[in-house]
Amino acid sequence: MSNFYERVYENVKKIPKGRVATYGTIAAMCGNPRASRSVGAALHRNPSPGVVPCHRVVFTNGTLAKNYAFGGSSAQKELLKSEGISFLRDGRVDIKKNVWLPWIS
DNA sequence: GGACTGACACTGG
DNA sequence: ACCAGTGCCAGTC
Repeated sequence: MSNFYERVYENVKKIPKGRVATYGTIAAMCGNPRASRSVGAALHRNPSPGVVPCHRVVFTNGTLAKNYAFGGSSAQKELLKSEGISFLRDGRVDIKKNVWLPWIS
């Protein structure tokens, strides 16, 4: 059951389109800002395709997960670009402009 | 109940 | 600005 994981999925679902959130943020929403690791594990375990936009979850530095469960960071990057997310020349997300703050939304 | 693992985050060099 | 090491949490074996 893992109530914690379900909570993570719910939080990720709340991420608005065209915006990204960091693992730390999701963990904070879940109640444990330090559980960022468990958040990533949850997404990799049960991505719930079409239900949980796991592609909107990125690192605090704007980098993408190399082991993305769907098609690698490449697919994730494309998805984000489709949502209108700005990318830097380095290939990482412009976290500075696209990061979503739940308490601000 | 104990130990290992993982899509992270932070600090230091 | 980049790489390496350490800490945290929850889950699974």
